[in-house]
Amino acid sequence: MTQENFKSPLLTVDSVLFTIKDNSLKILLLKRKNSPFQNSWALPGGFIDVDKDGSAEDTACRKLTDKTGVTPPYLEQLNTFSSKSRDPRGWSASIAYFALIAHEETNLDVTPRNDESAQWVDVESLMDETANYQPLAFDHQQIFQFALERLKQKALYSMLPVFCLPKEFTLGEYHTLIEIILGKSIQKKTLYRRFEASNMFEETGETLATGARAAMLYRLKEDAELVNFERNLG
Amino acid sequence: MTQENFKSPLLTVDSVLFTIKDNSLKILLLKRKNSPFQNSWALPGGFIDVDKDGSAEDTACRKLTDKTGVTPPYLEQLNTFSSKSRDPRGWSASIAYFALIAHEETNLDVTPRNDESAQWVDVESLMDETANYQPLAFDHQQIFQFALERLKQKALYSMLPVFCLPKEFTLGEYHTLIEIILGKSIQKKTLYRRFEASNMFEETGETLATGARAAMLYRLKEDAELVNFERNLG
DNA sequence: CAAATAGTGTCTATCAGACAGTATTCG
DNA sequence: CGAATACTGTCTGATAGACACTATTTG
Repeated sequence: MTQENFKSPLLTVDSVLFTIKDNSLKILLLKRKNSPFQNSWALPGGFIDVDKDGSAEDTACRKLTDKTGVTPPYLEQLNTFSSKSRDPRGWSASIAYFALIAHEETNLDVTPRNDESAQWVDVESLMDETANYQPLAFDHQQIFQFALERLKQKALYSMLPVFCLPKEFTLGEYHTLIEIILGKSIQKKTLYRRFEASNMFEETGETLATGARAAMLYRLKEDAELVNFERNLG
Repeated sequence: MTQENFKSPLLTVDSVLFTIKDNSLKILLLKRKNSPFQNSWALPGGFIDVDKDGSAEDTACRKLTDKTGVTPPYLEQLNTFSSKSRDPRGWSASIAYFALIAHEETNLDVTPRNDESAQWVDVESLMDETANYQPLAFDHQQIFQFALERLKQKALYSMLPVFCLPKEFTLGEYHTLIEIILGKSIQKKTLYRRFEASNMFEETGETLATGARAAMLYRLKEDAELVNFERNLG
């Protein structure tokens, strides 16, 4: 029995790219130009190009770089969503990726597109069924929710969310970020302890003043490995 | 731009099915009957049948049920492995699943196949490069190692490994299982505390005697949900 | 009673949570 | 100096690790 006996499913790649902007968590959405789901908002992604892409991760990276102008500092595979009904064109599978970036590092701020084809969309507005709500294309709502759960889970036991922040950032910014992701308040002391224990960061020597006492700026160490902790936050 | 512009990658499903047998952790391997990798050992899996399978999980389940006679009590998606080079027939992706079962519940013990086409293979022997070692087909070694890491990780913070045990089991059996998976000794007390705290199990009323004092037998409660703990083991 | 296996009591170590205290900067 | 923001000291509470203790069964 060989693959010639089988109709081939469609295979695509989609990514959920998170950032923190204007004190809220957002993901990148694109307006679809083509059928199916023409003019609906959708996750960045598309078909694998077997000539260009060595792997599905290459496809994810290529699509994200196309849209943002930069390669996200964090990208991991999320899950593959497959079914006979998720795409009206037939049996299909989408290999979904989960990525983080600082919006300041992308070109989406400096060149806001006139046609509004790409937007950072507030995660809260996507969760709120009662809002002025347009459903996302395909099963992208489900993929987004899966990604959000993963981000929340990892925020409990790793330093991963720092990849939503720009290259230089303060402990206060990190604290705010974690509280936004988890949707509840977390003791500063707890985060500061973990931040130090991770040994992933170094002081830049610069400080950032926003009102009163200036906060120390930190950056990732060159050789930093992402640290996981043995316990979860509350 | 539509999918007609793209050559379609091959899409398969493969599963890593773990069990505990003869005091060691084993996975199910099948001897390939066809090219490529004819006569090599491989993970159970194959092409998606878009007529039979509603989703990739259906494919995984169908293949495992074919081989073992039963549906595994635990099945989750692991990761999708894709590249232009993992299959000599061309660009391919395999959606890999991770499953657990008690070998006693399968028909592989009662009807050992004469042709030796299906075998429980010791995980240690697969890790040991120096042993009389035949490489697995495709990138199945890599998939297996990914699955083993996941199992070890989940053993640290959840009760998941119980699905390697038969429907009725003792705390001693659970203790032995965890020590085999983690490859190190764990305090009985710690596991017993978690076992109780999980509230997932109930006494059967029966006991099992193997030498001296008889051990209480436990089974999963009907409505039991898999519990995750806030801290990792050692 | 000795040996073997099952299961418990209890102390310590670690780290998250709570929260008050000190430090720095601006007006 | 007071207000605002940044950061630290230190106590409490929860739970994993260590390990000695008790319980049950067989011979």
